[in-house]
Amino acid sequence: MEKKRVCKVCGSENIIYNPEKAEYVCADCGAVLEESVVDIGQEWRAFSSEQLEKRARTGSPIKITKHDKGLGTQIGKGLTELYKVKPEKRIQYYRLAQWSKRLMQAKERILTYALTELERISSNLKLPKNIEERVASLYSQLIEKGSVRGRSIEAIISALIYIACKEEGIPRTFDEIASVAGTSKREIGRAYRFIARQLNLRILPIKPEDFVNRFASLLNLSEKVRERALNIIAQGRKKGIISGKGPTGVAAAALYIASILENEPRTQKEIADKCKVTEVTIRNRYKEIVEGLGIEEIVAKKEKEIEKKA
DNA sequence: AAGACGAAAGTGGTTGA
DNA sequence: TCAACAACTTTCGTCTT
Repeated sequence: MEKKRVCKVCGSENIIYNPEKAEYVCADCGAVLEESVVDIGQEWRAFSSEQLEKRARTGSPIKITKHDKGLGTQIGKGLTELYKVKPEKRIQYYRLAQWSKRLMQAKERILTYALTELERISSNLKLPKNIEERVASLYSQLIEKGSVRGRSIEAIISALIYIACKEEGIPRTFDEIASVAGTSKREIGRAYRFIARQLNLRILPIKPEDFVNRFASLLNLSEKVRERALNIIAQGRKKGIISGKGPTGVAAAALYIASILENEPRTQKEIADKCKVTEVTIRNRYKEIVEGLGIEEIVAKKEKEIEKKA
């Protein structure tokens, strides 16, 4: 008998086994549940910017392009420093020290705010903790570079969440993030492109497969339907009918078809609502896939069977 | 009345000259 | 930088059960 597993992050009982990586994954939020799995992320959590600074044992790599080689220093921390300077230069030095202090305080405030914002969005979206850590780490990298000035913190954090989720293979859409982040999809998109350039991240397109787990769980569809949908997408890719299409639309349509084939039908509307795509898009993808794979008759037959039962 | 279908017009983003 | 373009959405009327 299989042990009942509950997600530690969101409490969902919807746990799937991923044989490829030999780990259990929550279908709702994507959290990895096995302790035996080696975690290559940081083992600490930053609750404040102070902790973030203290606990981070490494900074970002030193680059010549940085104004201060990445090793920021505050000028004149204590009074003792002041007396090392020639008397006639003291006033000037004092002013410099004040400026330096203010700059540090500003950085500090921003970091604290950014981290609470991150915490808020993350818990709203039920994201696993490793995502939060990754975002915090990326954000501090950006701060070091001094490249977040004059940009909305919400947008930057949102974009980092988008990036981290994508890296983990549990992507969220701009829309999903925007709905809880207090910024527009547009802003997040702009921040995303900017950050990708800053951090030299390669931008890979999202795979429809990555959405299948979450959508299937949202729709209360069984394991069978999930696998069937993945299969449909794989076949569709071979035929070259899904490239260039929106990944959420493809995932939604694949689940629609799979739900019919596995006798667990869902209406287009139901799927459209949960997957945040329109019925029209589902229909378009549905048509393309069914025709592309040459399974029109099989699907039509199944649909009739289902109607009879009803 | 509910669900599926698809035409037409509009939106936001990418691409290529 | 701008226009063409594909994907997707919104809206709405039609058909079927």
